[in-house]
Amino acid sequence: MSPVRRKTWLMKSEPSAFSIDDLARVGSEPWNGVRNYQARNFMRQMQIGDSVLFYHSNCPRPGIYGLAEVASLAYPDPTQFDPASPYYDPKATPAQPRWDLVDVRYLRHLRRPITLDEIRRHADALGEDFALIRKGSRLSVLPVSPAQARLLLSLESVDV
DNA sequence: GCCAACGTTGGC
DNA sequence: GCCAACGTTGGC
Repeated sequence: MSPVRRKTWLMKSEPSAFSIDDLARVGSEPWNGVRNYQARNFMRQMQIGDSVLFYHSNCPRPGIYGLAEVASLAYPDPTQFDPASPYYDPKATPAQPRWDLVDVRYLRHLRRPITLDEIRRHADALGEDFALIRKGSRLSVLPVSPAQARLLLSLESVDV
């Protein structure tokens, strides 16, 4: 039997809406509000126990701030059915849901944030397929290869 | 199927 | 707050 290989993903959140501190407080959180098909399809590929790099976007120091893990398989995002929610989608019905989410569980904060600026300095090693720093990419859920994850996490122990 | 208009993302 | 880049919508 081949061992289960945990995949790594990067998930963006605006800290003013939901930060790594918020995740630490609640422990586990349904990752609602993703309304992009590519991001949704990545969540559908996730397995319980996969690693998540928690990225803060649209803030003074964008970057990776913590580690989390996937705590559920993908299931319909309930906010799509709620007319009072900003994520309401009138074209979605419980019989025919359009958007999924996964639960994400807090693991730990990084010793220090790995900033976007620092990540960019390793663009060559990370490669063309790393969507986070691909020009114009706004994908909020994206896969991270084992080599990319190793590199990113190794930066944590580099003192600055 | 084309494409202009619009809304959103997210760095700066 | 600005704006480049992108995805979606809808008229035709």
